[in-house]
Amino acid sequence: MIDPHSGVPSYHQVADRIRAQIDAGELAPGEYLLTEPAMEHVFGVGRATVRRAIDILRNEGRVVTTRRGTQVRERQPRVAEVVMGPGVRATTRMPSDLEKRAMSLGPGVPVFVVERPGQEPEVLPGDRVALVGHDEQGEGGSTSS
Amino acid sequence: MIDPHSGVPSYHQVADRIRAQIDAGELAPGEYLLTEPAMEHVFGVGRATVRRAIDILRNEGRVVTTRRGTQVRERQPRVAEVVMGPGVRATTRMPSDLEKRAMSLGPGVPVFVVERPGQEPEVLPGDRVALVGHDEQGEGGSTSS
DNA sequence: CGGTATTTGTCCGTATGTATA
DNA sequence: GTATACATACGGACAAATACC
Repeated sequence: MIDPHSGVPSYHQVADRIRAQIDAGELAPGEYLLTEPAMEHVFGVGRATVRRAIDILRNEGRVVTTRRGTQVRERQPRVAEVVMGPGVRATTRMPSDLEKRAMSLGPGVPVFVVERPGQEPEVLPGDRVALVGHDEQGEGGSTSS
Repeated sequence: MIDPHSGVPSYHQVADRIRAQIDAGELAPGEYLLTEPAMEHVFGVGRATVRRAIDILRNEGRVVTTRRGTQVRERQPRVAEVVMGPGVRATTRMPSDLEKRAMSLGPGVPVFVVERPGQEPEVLPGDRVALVGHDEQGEGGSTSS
């Protein structure tokens, strides 16, 4: 299954395998992956390798892990749209730890940074917000749920 | 220095310490952090803990690691602005592995997904692109360098 | 050009703690 | 109460890239 001497790191191969299963729909959103000990056995690798692989998928925002196990992340509905009025500028980056806690962001979830002229930059959760261009001379920046 | 019994995980404390140094400017962009063995000694923790801490900062996009060591990430200039015309919608997420390679994205760098009516979604590097609202009835979507 | 030292990368094993079922 | 499963943390070993002399 996993070849440690193929040039590609084992944890990478394991992550690729699981990612493929998710993309193929074999692992549906909400469904639990195998447990870590089970993966050790199935893939023939050590615990650290399994955990590293899961780490990758977590940092890609594709799975979430609780004490019960690791499950495929449910798609988050975008509950808010931010209108990009004239002069508004938006960038994206990963949140700091503080921001993560403040906005209850899962791992692997980036944030939007929206800058309006003469105002402090606003940091918004990247998994629940979408940015949209304004229609006409919109006032710019209203957050509609 | 690091208290393993404070409730906060050691790797977390180490990451916080380094992050604070970066934010305070004690570690300037481009500058190398201590080597991993040096950190082991300074913080009094094992290598796994040190590496885990650096992992966090990498996934936050704050440091980059090469075989020479780990250095504070240089600020990336935004070389492209995408105009958000009417009907244009943008979201953000972490890139897949393929996208990462295709766009030469470092770790901890998210992507923009820009959707225009009747077109395929466009994936843009989150560290070099900014989204801006259009002034008047802009054509929407021109990428100016 | 070659060799050595440094530094990170990969991988394994073990142990303990803690939340959940 | 017991068993399961993940979280944290330590340690060691070897490989591979890089820098320096």
